[in-house]
This record gives sequence, structure tokens and C-alpha cells, in this order.
Amino acid sequence: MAKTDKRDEIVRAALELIAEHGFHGAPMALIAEHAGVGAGTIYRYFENKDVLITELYRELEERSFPIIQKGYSPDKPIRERFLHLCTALLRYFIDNPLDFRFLEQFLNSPYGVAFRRDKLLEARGECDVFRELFEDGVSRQEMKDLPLVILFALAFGPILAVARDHILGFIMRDEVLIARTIEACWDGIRR
Amino acid sequence: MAKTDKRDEIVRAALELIAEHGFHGAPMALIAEHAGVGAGTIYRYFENKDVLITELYRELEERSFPIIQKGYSPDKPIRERFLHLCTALLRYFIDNPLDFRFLEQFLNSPYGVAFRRDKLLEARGECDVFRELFEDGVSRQEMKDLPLVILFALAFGPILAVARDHILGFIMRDEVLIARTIEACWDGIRR
Amino acid sequence: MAKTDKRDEIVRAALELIAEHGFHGAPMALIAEHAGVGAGTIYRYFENKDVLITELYRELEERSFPIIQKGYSPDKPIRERFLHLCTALLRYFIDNPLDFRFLEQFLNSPYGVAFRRDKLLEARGECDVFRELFEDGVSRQEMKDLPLVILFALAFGPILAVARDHILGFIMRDEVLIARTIEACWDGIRR
Amino acid sequence: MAKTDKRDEIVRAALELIAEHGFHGAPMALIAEHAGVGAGTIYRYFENKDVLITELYRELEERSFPIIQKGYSPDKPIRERFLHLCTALLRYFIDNPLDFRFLEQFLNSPYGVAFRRDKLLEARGECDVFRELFEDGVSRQEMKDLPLVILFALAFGPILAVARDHILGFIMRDEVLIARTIEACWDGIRR
DNA sequence: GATGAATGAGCGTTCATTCAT
DNA sequence: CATGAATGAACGCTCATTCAT
Repeated sequence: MAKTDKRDEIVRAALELIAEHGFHGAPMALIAEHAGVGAGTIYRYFENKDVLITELYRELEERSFPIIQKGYSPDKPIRERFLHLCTALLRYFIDNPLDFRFLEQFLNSPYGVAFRRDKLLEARGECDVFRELFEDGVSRQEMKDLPLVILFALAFGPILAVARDHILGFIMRDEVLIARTIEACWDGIRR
Repeated sequence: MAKTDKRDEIVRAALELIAEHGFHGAPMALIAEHAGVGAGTIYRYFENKDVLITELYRELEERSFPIIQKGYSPDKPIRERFLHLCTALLRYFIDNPLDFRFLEQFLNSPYGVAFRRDKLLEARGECDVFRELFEDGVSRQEMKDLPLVILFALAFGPILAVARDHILGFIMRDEVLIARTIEACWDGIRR
Repeated sequence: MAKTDKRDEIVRAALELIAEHGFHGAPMALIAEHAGVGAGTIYRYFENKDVLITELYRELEERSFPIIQKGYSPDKPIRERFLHLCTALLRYFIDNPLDFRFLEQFLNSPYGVAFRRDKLLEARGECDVFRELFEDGVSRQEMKDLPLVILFALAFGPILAVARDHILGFIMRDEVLIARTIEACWDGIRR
Repeated sequence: MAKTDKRDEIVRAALELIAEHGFHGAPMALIAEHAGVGAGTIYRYFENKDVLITELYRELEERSFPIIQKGYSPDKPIRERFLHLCTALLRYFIDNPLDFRFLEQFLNSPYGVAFRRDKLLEARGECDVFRELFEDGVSRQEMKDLPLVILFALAFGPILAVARDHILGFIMRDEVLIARTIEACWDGIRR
């Protein structure tokens, strides 16, 4: 097993366990076991549990951004850009429920708050493209003239909620429904 | 101290500690201390910690329903009813951050999932009035013809997100902003 | 078992294990076992291992001072006072090897250094009576005019060494030998 | 790097870390790092940590003996020989605090006891010259007629104590004080 | 021979729960 | 009824030692 393999196995096991059972339900010993490594091995790759979790989040971001932004062009009309990005986001969540559940756990934990604060203030990471889109939308008067955080809430709130409902089995994956949901989000945001 | 007082103190202390420090930051011994009772006493009123937390949620629901539904009449137009309920809900969250933060913790934990499942299937609790409203809205063709869960997501998703942003200090309380936010939610839902 | 009994058992077990096997050889679980209590119980009485050890030292001091100073009078001649105190000290160490070995471990650890520093500077605790004696001795020109730390070294150095030799079985307890040893210490210190 | 160099680097690093941070503060991995070798390499030269430490002690002895005995002649008068050796010993400790601190750690640990036992019984190592001196002193009736261990205690007890006080910063290096201290030791031992 | 990644037993500590008082 | 001292399983983490490369 190559060096990278072990690290990846640890990250994968952590994602799985945290997504399924929460931070509580993912003790280091269990993560190690699921990763097929010794308990101490995790600490060769991650200073402590917090670092492992934060790093896991970072990798998730890195992995998901390209997928979500694939085929996106900032030159198209606002509406089209919005539908493109949000549909991709929702699809990603539905198709990667582990990623989504971890993300939720993370963002609803002390870890996550600092991240969200940074993102809003420093405008970096994934939000960049969304922020740009929303700022464009507002300045071109195609979106409501509301603070960015509110627009984010109007767009992402429903998406996250729907993704959660999928994972819980309340809805089945359905491309038409996804499209209609995102269009409804657009209705909430557009002027 | 009357029997009921002790129980109430325990529930109050649990709410406070869980809201502020999460489930981790609220050991039974600390809850007991904050409640001014012995550690063992909690177990006279609640079988175990899970039951305490679940019960706490139930009481929160009970306490908040009347507040949210105050002045609500099912005879008014759909739009008005929607704005009324959702505004009340958002206001309640903003004005009772402890309740909201506990709720978030709860719904984002294994505890919460079973509850949400029950609610959707059995149609009881707070959702009744919302469910009625949304079913009315759909059947009168004033709301989009989407599954109930999607409509819920379009309404509550942004509200929860905005409430969170308030608590994190990203937005200040502002009646006009609240009103505009809820109207935006309506735009997302209405036909 | 009364509340105090448990605490005492823990202290006793800690003393025994640390004296015999050093700080390393006295894990909390083993101390608990030897004390006949659960592992967690220790933490009801002592915040952590450091506190347990420091407290153990404090109790040792408290217990030994009266024994060592029994029959001591600051009104007698310097020489007699010196012989009295030092003989009592050496006897105490020989008769309480556990106490002595713990003391050695303690004073040769990070814990101990702070204590010794305090004692030298603040002049409190057992050293008070020794310090007084030595200061008297110097000012009355019956002891050599050397810094206090040096006089302490000349008196306690051999005593500790002899006590250690007893415990290691290099010498057998022998009142005459004890007396002659302490007199030799006096020869080193007296003018 | 020659084979011997590696070994020496390991021993040096171990001395440094143990002297400064105790046995606890000197994990094998850190010793390896400070020595500039791989962690496993240590085990090519020393069977395990205990052996490394014991060996380190042995080398320390070997290194210090010639320094302490430099200029020493068994033909000079007892008193002069005593002052010579003991002054050299104290100076060595003061000037080589790392060596002294390791020595203390060592002698106050399970490792040390066996060594001291061996020394007294087998009469080898550094003690030879001291033992010879003391046996001479006793037989020539210039020293008190006390068991060897007691005479050792009277001589080395204060020296070790004073060395410790230097390292802890309680006394500053001072040739006159050193001389007077050693003379006081002599007073304790001489007839 | 030299390495350093991997190991897992063992550490100090926490906390939900019990039960004698 | 109420208590809070007692428990011990489980946690996150360290480190002496091994062994494939």
C-alpha cells in the first residue's frame, strides 16, 4: 500500500463514519479500523482529530468545485448561470450523499462557523463564483436588491433542504423535479 | 421546590447548555448543576439523556406553536397566511436564539431524523398548519404544483438559513429585511 | 467506607506505587486498583495526576513535621538543636522508607523544583525551623559563615544519601551509627 | 557519516534531551531527530531505550573519570587528595550541567539502583580511587572510623546538593565558595 | 547497513448512569 | 423522593519498537 493510499483510506473512512454517525459516532479507533490501519497511524497524517476533520472538509471542497462548475461560463445570462450552478450543486449533493452529510455535520459544528465567516468576509473558495454571480445579478437588476447573505439563504437554503430530503429517502432522484426546484429558487431570487 | 419546578429547571438548563455549547458541552452533571438539582435527580424525570433531549424538543415545539400561530386565521388568503406564518417563524427564531440553536443541533443529529420522518408521514405537530396551508395553496393553484417536501424546503430552507445568519451575527435584526425575505420565499413558492 | 477513607486509600496507594516504581510505574488505573476504587473515582478527589502528586507531597510534609520537631526547643544550644532535628529527620526517613522514596522522586522532578525554589525564597514550611536554626548558628558564630543553601547541602546532603543507602539495604538501622553520622554532619557545619 | 559518528550523535542527543527534559521528555523519535538519524537506526546500536540510557551513563563515567582525576596523586597527604578529588568533582558537575542533570535523573531511577549496588560491592569504576582514598584515610586514622557508605554520603551528599543548587540557579559559580564547601566536607569526614 | 512508516498497547481523563443513603 | 459519590467503558493521543524497503 503506497503512502498516499493509507492517507486516502483514512480520509475515506472518516468521511463515511462521520457522514453516517456524526462526529460522536466516529472515534479515531473506529476510523482506523475502517481504514485498515493502526490507531496510531492516523496521527502520522493528521495532528489530531480536529485537523483530520478540517482537512477532510478542505479535500471535499477541492473535489467538488470542479464538478459543480463544469461547463459553467460567466458570459451567459444571469438566469442561465444560476440554474446551471444550482442544479449542479443539488445534483452533486444527491449523487454524493456521504459528502453532503459530512458537509452538513461540519457546517453545523464549531469547525464550520469559522469557515463560513471567512468565506463571507474574504470571498474565496467556491463562494467566489456564486458571489460573483449574485453580485452581477443584483447590479444588473435581475436579482432582488437584498444583502448577499439573504440571497445565499434563498438559494442554498432550499437546495440543502432538498438534498437532505433525498438522503432521508423522502424524495427520489428525479431530473425534472430537480429542474423545477431550482427554477423555484430562481423565482425567489429574481426581480 | 415543587416537583414540576425541578423538571422545568432541568429542561431549561439543558436547553441553555446544549444551545450554547452543543451536545458535547452539556454533560449531565453540568445540566444538573445549572438546574440546581442532584445529578441523579435528572433520571427521576427522564429515563436517559436521549429522552431528556427528545422531550426538550417536544416542549420547545409546544411552546413555540402558539406563538407562531398567534393571530393566524385559515380563512384569509393563501398569500397572507403564508406571510403571516413564515414571518412569525423567522421572528421567533431571531428572538429566541437559544431555542433556534437547540433546534438546529437537534435536527442535525440522529435524534432529529426520526422526528422529521414521523412528521412528514404522520402529519402532526406544527406542520399540520403549514401542511394544510401548503395543500390549500397547491389545490387552489396559488402555489406551484410540487411535492410537499419541496415546498417545505423552499419555505423553511431560507428561513432557517437566515435565522442562522442572525445568530452568527452576519445580519442585524431588521423588520423590513424580514418582510422582504419572507416575500422572496413566497415568490419561490407561488405560481 | 467513609468519604475520607476513599481519599486516604487513593493517597496511600499513590504513595506506595510512586515510591516503589516511580511516577512512570504508577498509572492512574493501577493506583485506583490498589486503592480499591474505580478509575474515575480518583478524579472526584484530585483534579488530575499532577494535583494528586502535589497534594500527596503536601500531606507528607504535614504528617512528618510534627514527628521531626517533636521535643525540639529553640532555646537549647545550637549544637543540641542541630543534632536533635537532624537525627529525627534521618530516623524518620529510615523508618518511613516509602515517604522518603516518594520525597526523592518528587524533589527530583519538575514538581519539586518549584517547591524548593519557593522554600528558599519564601521561607515557609519545614525549612522554617531549620532556617531559623541555621541563621541562629551563623549569627552566633557557631556555624560556618556560608550561604544558607550551602549549609543546607552540608546537612541534608549526607542525611539523604544515608537514608537512601538504608533503603537500598547497604546499611542496617543502627542508632549509634545514626548518631555518629549526624555528629559528622555537625562537624562539617560547625565553626 | 562514519559508523561511530552515528552512535556518538545518538548518545549526545539522548544526553541533551534527557538532561533537559527528563526521561519523559526524550522519546526515541526525538532523540533520533536530534541525532540526525532514522528512528530505527538507534536500534542498530542499542537494543532498546534502557540499554541506550545505561550505556550513556557508562560513557559519562568514562569521560568524566580522567577529568576528575587529572593531577591526582595517591602519594600526597590524605587531606590534599580529598580536597583535590572533591573539588574536581564539584567543578565538573558545575561546568557540565548536562552531565550532572542526566546523572541525577539516572541515579534517581530504577536504572541507577543496580549500578550503585554493583559499585559498592564490586568496587570498580570511579569509586575505586575514592574508595582507596577513604580506606587509606580510615586506616591512617585521619578520617572517622565509619563505614565506607557513610563516608561516601558525607562527601558526595553535599557535593551533589551544591551542584544541584548551581544548576537551579540558587548559587553562582564561585571558586572561593567551592573551596570552602569542599573544606567543610572534609571537616565532616576527618577525625 | 539505514530508514521511517506503521503499529497497538497503554496512558490520563471524561461522563452517562447507578444505587446506597 | 432526592441525592451525589462511585463507577468503568470509552475516548483522543503517545511512543517504544518493528520491519519492508
